[in-house]
Amino acid sequence: MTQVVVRRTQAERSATTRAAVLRATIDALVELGHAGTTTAEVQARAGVSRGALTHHFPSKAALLLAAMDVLYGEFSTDVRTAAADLPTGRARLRPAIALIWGRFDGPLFTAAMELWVAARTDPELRAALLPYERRLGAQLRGLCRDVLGADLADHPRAETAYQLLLTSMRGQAMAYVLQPDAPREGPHLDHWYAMVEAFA
Amino acid sequence: MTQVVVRRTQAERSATTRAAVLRATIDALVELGHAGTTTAEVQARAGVSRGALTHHFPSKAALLLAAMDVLYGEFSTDVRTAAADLPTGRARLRPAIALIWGRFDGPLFTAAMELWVAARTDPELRAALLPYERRLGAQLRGLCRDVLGADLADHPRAETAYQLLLTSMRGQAMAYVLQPDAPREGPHLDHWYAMVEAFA
DNA sequence: GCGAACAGAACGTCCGGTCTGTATGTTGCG
DNA sequence: CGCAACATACAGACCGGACGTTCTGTTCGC
Repeated sequence: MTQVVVRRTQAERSATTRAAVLRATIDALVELGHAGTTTAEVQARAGVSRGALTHHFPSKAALLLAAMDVLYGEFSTDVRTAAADLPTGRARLRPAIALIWGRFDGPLFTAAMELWVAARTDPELRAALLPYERRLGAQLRGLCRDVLGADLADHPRAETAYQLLLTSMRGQAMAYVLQPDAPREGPHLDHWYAMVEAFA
Repeated sequence: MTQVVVRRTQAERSATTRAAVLRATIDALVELGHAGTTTAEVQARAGVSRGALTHHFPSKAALLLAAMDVLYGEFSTDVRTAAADLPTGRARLRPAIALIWGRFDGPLFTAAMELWVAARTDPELRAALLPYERRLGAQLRGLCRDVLGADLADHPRAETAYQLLLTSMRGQAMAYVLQPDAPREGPHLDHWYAMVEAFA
């Protein structure tokens, strides 16, 4: 019965528990919503004590802001790496639309939406959320430009296609939120494809 | 100092307080969100006692369900009366789109969205919300059919236009939720108009 | 030893639900 | 018609639980 003492630096210890807590927070947001994401729930999911949680995040607001940071961070890396392996030319369009839709269809969007709605009536959260949302909007616009082709991006009607595409995807994602088990094989991709083609 | 005793029937008394409570509930949903809509807040806004509230709505769930009922009821009457005074022919299209957008741009949508998101992680609320949402969807589809013209409605690409229009409007309304004071004079109406025309 | 990482008890607040008591309509019976 | 019995509308105190925060004590790396 030799107790193996794993010796870790303070920075390592801090980083692991911090990451575990933030992961637990995001998971709780997805599964239980903003109302169900209590500090007790987070600490239970992360397997840390009350003291550990409050040590890293002195208030719940700090916790949510930090979670928001990693949330949008993951969004950004997803967006950046997404456009890497795509075909070129006209064949690019269809998988590209599916790829952008992938940014909206998943737990990350769900968690972000919970924070989004909560931020409406929480000034502190709202003030913190707006710049992130602005940055993400710019990134998505860049992704669309890359993905839909530069020729399309400079077309005057491209702005119409871009706005319609993103707002429609957000609206569709909202609809799916209430029906998490509904089949995702709807005709949306066809509709978006037809729309973008019509405006190209 | 003659005390004028306004003699009201039980039904009248019941109806007025019930209406006041439900109105206060919807207002609180809009101004404070689902989390801020506490029973104490509602009774304060409605100017009723705790007893009065619990007498009419034995649980908070019952209160929210009843509020949801009047909420979707107002939506429905709005939709029905909306299509009444519209021009005919081609001139119908532009004001029609603005009219449909009017269903999404306002406090009613905000309150419904709060319930919508809360319903995601609240099985009881979710079960109650789904049929309402289905009915509203059917009504909006009927409104679009009336408003975009029967010729358009039978066009095979009309389904695409319809889906894009409603999802895009929902997505745009979500974006405005975080910026309640932003100018509503964006180019969305032009985009939607162009899209519907392209698919007609 | 000194500070950071963590553990866990304790506290004050708020919220939803319940309970008892009172006033005001409504109804049935003579 | 008149009054008693009843039902409904409302008032407000009370309770148990949950939540976020604060506090004190302990371990561990430097």
